[in-house]
Amino acid sequence: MNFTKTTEYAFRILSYMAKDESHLYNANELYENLKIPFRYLRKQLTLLSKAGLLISEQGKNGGYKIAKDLTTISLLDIVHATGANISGNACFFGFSNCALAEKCAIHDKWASIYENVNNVLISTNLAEFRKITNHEVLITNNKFINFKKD
Amino acid sequence: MNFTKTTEYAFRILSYMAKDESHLYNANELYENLKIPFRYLRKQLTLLSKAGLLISEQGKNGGYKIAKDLTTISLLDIVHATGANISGNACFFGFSNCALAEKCAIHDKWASIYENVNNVLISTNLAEFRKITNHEVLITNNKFINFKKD
DNA sequence: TTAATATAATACCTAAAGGTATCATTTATG
DNA sequence: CATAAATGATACCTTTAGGTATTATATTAA
Repeated sequence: MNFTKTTEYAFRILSYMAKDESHLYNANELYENLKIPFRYLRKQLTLLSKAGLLISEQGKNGGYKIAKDLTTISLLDIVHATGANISGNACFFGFSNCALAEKCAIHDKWASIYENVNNVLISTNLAEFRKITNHEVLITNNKFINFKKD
Repeated sequence: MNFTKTTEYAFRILSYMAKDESHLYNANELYENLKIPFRYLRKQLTLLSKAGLLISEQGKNGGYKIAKDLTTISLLDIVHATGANISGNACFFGFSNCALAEKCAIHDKWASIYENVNNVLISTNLAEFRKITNHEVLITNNKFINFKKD
């Protein structure tokens, strides 16, 4: 179970865009509000578009909006879109036949955690984020504070 | 919440050594059984020694054993020893004042997961691993299959 | 029809994690 | 004492995630 920074960015982007699903957000606007390094943000936006989570409109006055009904996009979908692998029920310790007859010492405990995480990711969809007003971003320990625009 | 490969290795090493707490394990023996790249394994063993989780004996017939009573070493101790940061109750999305008045949409859900993980790590100590017989290691998708000894 | 402003594509750079190589040091034992 | 067999220290290499730079393409509107 490993959530990368890129996955966190994707969560941040989509939860922000869920505030107004019909609005066309451009990279500048997202950058101003989300403080994700500008060029990396742009790259992620095109990837999220390719993954089918966003629709992009090119050209002047272009931008992005969420591609589907908010209720149909779960956090797990976002995790998958960013390529992060929430690795099944593999043994926490890397022991091979743990899942079988002989379980490792914390196998059951860990399995329950995993299920817990999975449930939250599956059962939480973007519609829940419509109500959020708090999108202030903390920028501590980011070496790339001086990321700037084009 | 990010468990690195190095942390997994440390879990694997210590849970294996917990089978016989008085036995002095040398790097070769651990390597044969745990299939961790030999030189990296050795590096980790010295780090775990410096961290106070292992006692090392140098020279011929030297090796390592667990430094303290098994009941006093929790999985969280191991996580900390490997430098992995189980990052407190920071917002899952990186929003700044999430923990305060205005919570993000999954703050409570995530906090409960976090607490769950934390509880397991704190409440599980190495003594639980005495009973394990299953330490077969699966070596799939390891690019360094041909790691060899000195 | 051209300039401005947006995204797309692609190649490249950087930092950190993971892994390797080399040499030094310690200790048991012949 | 010399040698073998273990760990310690340190420097370096490789892979990958994260981030940057450049050029191309699409769209609007003066």
